Amino acid sequence: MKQNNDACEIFCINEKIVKEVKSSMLSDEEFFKLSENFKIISDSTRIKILYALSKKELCVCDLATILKMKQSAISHQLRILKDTRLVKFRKEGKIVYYSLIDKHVIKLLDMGVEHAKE
Amino acid sequence: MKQNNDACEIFCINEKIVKEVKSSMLSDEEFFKLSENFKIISDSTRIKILYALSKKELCVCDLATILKMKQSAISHQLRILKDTRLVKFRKEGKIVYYSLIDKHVIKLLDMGVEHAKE
DNA sequence: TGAATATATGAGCAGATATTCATATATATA
DNA sequence: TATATATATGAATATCTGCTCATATATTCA
Repeated sequence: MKQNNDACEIFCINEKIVKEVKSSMLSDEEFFKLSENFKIISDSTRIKILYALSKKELCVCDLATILKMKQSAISHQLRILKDTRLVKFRKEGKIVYYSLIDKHVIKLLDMGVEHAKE
Repeated sequence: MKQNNDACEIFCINEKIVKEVKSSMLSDEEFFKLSENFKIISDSTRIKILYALSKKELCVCDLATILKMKQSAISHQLRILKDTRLVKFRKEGKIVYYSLIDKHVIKLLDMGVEHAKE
């Protein structure tokens, strides 16, 4: 089958349907952003952190204890969650307490849990 | 900070809260499955395929045309979507038509889109 | 000021993943 | 049967990602 580097040049295409579906697609940028958002909750460590924080504000070492993981691993993931504005923090002395900003994400997680049950 | 390989041994832990949150966590296996599910929709190619198929049943080369990607790339991703039971297919001669099994996943995608708009 | 604690972060590594290329398989048709 | 088409798939590669280790930073307290 001949194809160039940019697109496919195959001959079985149903042009009408392709055109129709193409016009209803979102932009590449929108799809990319969407995938980036889901990427955040596609790692079980991050899901655990978000889930734990949905119950209570927690410091880094509490999270490390709950997840049975090293402090630095937790810190690295918290940075990602902070950068994507899913969590916020407040400092109390040398202890840093993290909490959820975005409860929307918990809805998504819950939907995933429901889905898994089916 | 001293830590062993299995867990953290730091001293700032709020035992009561840790115990409380710990008991409300899901199992590691559940978190893992959850992350696996979100992993499927954390790739923009797969999201595009699912989105396109939510509009209409499509063959592989139509998908390749719509996404402007090579046929083999689409086939590889379709296999993943097939293995995770998100899509099904029917053959009509040498053409293979794919369609959605799981409309639930589209709800998740839509929630993501809504979220992005906020 | 010095020591201890709590967290953050850079470098490096190991494992995962998406795409491409080449090719195999399956079907239709001349 | 031979050829062309449609799809599937294995291997190779490049990129990404999460964790660990070591260390830096910040804060508290003696």
